[in-house]
Amino acid sequence: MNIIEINKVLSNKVRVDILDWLKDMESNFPPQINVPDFGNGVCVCHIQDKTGLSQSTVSHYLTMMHKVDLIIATRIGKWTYYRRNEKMIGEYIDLLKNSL
Amino acid sequence: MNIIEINKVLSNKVRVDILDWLKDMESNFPPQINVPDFGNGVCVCHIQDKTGLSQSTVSHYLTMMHKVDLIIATRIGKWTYYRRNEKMIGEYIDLLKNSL
DNA sequence: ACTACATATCGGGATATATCGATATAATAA
DNA sequence: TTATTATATCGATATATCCCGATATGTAGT
Repeated sequence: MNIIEINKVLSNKVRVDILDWLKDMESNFPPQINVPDFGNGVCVCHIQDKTGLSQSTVSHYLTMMHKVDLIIATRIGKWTYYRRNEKMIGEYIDLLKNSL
Repeated sequence: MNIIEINKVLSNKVRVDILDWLKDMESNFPPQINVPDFGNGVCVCHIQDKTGLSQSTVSHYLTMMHKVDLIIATRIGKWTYYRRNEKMIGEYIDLLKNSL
């Protein structure tokens, strides 16, 4: 885990917002396409709608967040579902608490 | 307190290192100039020496860190001494814990 | 006032990030 | 196979950050 790289990812309001929205997927996003519930996360298109940014930008943001393990990706059919990686987020906060 | 702005400041290894060095000023820096102890912090020149970066860059970094209240500045004579703002650092971690 | 020194600010070139539209890839449907 | 759809990647431009040297500001000593 690289704190500096995670901090870079968290230096953008939209990316922090996405992480926050994923805390309560049921209230922040419409019902899923193709899957019965939010067990695997939220698809990119719904996250895109909520941000108002372009598809490529949101995909890029999610890829960044995934690269530093803040979120988990699951591909089902045409869709990629993203959800929070609570273990990693917790470890990041603990490490920050100790190293800061 | 703006989490995004603080995260930007903490997206650079040198700035995070400075914050870390200031946790134990006695072991990380030579004796102070002009003041008997580290009560007011460490002067810019000693921080500059330890980073190996230019004076202007280090001054700029310290100003950034000061603007988001991660450190406290005290001017004594020609020198500016910087020390950690433990209250703010603690509040930042708490806010991060709740908002992330 | 003049000099010396510590720090802050300015201006700039190199590098990185933000964000878009266009294109590629991958999966499904017809 | 072809068309459609979801997502990822590419290429480009605008903006921001990194980091320097030069200059300005503030303080103290002579």
